[in-house]
Amino acid sequence: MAKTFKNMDKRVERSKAAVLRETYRQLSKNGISGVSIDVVSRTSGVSKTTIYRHWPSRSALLIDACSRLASVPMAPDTGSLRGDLCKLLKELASQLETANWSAVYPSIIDAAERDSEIRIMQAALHKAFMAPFGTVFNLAKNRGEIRSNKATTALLATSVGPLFYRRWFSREKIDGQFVEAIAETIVQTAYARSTK
Amino acid sequence: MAKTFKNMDKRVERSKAAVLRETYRQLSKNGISGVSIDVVSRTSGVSKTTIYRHWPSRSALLIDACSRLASVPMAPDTGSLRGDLCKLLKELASQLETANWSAVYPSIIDAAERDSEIRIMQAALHKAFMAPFGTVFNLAKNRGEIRSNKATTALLATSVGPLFYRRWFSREKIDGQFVEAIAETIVQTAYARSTK
Amino acid sequence: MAKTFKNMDKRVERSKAAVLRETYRQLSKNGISGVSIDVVSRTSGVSKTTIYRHWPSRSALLIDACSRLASVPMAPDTGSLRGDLCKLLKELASQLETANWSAVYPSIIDAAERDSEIRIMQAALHKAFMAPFGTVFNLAKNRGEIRSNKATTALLATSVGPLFYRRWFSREKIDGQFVEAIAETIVQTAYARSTK
Amino acid sequence: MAKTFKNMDKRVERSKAAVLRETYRQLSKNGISGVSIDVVSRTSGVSKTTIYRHWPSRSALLIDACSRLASVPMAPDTGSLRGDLCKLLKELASQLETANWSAVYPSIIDAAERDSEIRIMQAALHKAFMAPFGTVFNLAKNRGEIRSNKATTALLATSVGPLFYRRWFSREKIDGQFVEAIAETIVQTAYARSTK
DNA sequence: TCTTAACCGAGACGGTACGTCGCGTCTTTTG
DNA sequence: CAAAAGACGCGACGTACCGTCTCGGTTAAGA
Repeated sequence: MAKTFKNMDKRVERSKAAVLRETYRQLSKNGISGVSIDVVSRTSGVSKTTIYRHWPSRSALLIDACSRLASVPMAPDTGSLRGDLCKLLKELASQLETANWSAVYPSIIDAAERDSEIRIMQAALHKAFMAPFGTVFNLAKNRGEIRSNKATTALLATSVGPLFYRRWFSREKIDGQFVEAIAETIVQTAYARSTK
Repeated sequence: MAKTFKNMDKRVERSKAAVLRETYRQLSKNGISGVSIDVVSRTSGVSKTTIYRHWPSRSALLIDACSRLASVPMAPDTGSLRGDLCKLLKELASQLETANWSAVYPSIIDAAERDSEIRIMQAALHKAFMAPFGTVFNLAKNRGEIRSNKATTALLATSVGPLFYRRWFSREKIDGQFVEAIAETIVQTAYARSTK
Repeated sequence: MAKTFKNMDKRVERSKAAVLRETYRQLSKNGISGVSIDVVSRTSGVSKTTIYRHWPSRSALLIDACSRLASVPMAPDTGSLRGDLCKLLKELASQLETANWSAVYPSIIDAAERDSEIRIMQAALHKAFMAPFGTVFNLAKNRGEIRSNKATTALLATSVGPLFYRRWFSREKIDGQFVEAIAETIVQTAYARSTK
Repeated sequence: MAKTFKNMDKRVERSKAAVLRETYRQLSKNGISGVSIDVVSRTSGVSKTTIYRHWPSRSALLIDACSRLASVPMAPDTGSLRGDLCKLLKELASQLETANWSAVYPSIIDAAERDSEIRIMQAALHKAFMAPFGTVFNLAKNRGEIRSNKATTALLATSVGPLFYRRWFSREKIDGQFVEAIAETIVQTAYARSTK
């Protein structure tokens, strides 16, 4: 197998970094469709040729840049499901309001609708974002706050769905009271005897 | 004064219809960013000049075409909140799975993020989509199934949020059981004494 | 055969006048290629349909408007060929410097190069412009200042050619001295025994 | 620094040549206003983008193409002013009749009337065209055939003005006799004592 | 140390799309 | 029935971005 191994040229790294930085900047500001390879090239000082040398297509670069959007919060451990959920959901609400990925996410969702590679990336991104909720639900299950036959995926959908809905669909404010009501609902549901 | 009444050239209607039809077609297939005026012109047989005569900008045409996406279901009246919700949510779930607006909606959300006119259109579209839920909640309130101090907007977010989440964010199947669980949760929450 | 005859509607005259006025205005300012039917229509308040009813083509309108450019000076009669020529040429020089047709004339010449109708119009225009020179040369011939075998067309070419040359080709100033030198040359040539 | 020397892509020359060739062709046939970038692009096989990469504007391309119109004759040296002039003027007369620039020149004059860059180009073109006359007049001055106080610019105007006049203004034939008469006139004038 | 291969920037190139303008034809309604 | 209003198809304008390409120059590795 001869050479290979660790021949990552410093120049390569520098170019890639510059391109990703600039792509990320444009992405945050204008969404996926607002990223232009020509502009990235001009602004980053890395030539288009080089960009296409490192990423096979615009999509590939975008995927790479999007992956850096995730800033996953730590899973809290307040001792109760209600406490944990409140904390997590408030953190999420705050990010939905301020984080730059919040304005970009719909463009990813949209692209994912038609591009399978982006779909995979979005799935990964989503999984990372939702991981803390998984942790919190598992803790709660161990504490017996969630009936063992309840699916946590349903609880997750019921927890974050309403927040996403308000951020992107109804464009309503997400206040503390709303978050607490959601948390309360989840706690009730989690412990309730199954309807059926 | 002047103008008035019935001087609508037949050609205008024909052109507008042809353009909207073709725009809608492209929109359904490729999303907002996949609509090209040149292609619409070529395919519809209506010249670009004429298109821009009827719509001041690409956005305006898109908005017009998007507005035709809505196929709002009738509000059911089964006699109970649970029944109504189940019906509505199942209808929604089915549309999310099959209707062509389902693949396009994220692109509208995305465009709305940066274009205020599209934002307005999206708000109108959203309002129309959600109207049946409003009706159902009002009926339930009259029946006393919802405590009078409960905000129906919160109930709405909790109802449809989880479905939207599964369709566009987690990309999970939305089965009957899930929908029923949601409905059950809403019914419980609606009648529950406020947490505070 | 009924009505017809002399039913020149007042409106027709008003429309034609308004169109010609506006066309002339644009013509003077921007030359032939700077006249736009759409703009004439908008500015004159006469609809395009009406314009095309009265003139079969853009060219026709242009020709009509160009014909109004001519402001032919009276033929002087100072009693001598030199005096008459000086007067005429100075008048011409002054018009070349200031009259608005001076900036437009090349566009007519150019159009004439490719459009036979415009060529005819230009010929007429030219003939009108040059008429006073014909008169002056005839007077001189009667006075015996021009040998009878001399062609006045050659004298004309030698008289005005140099002025045109300076106005449009070399773009030099045309001063009194130059004009007088030309006049002197013509006088000499007119009376000289033929070279042959 | 950097860049330097000889990194001329072969494609550049090929594109430029093809574009200029086609532009020149259209120019000769239809005059300045008859040149369309889209058509040049289609016919030459060079994309519009590339054309605008090499010339900042339609005007610039036109100027470039026009500059290739000049086919300046050598200055003759027959030993006498009359001989030289006859030769030059006959050559000019022949070109006015047949050369393709003859049909295009008015459109340049016209454009120059309103576009300063084209004005500069026209001045250069004119200077090149007239250069042989300058040479001939200088020779004659050295031979004493032109009085030293005579301005050669006036002689030039009187020489070529009448020919231009006949070609573009009166559209008369320019025959040998006419040319000889002009030459004779110039010779006389050049040697004559100043009028003043 | 010196090649030599990989890397790089600059930018040419052909496409496709944008939104605007002018032309000359056509249709409809008003005075 | 002329006029006004303006829809319509056509084709040109100049710009932006895409992804591919050619061209020389630079840099880092290994022989």
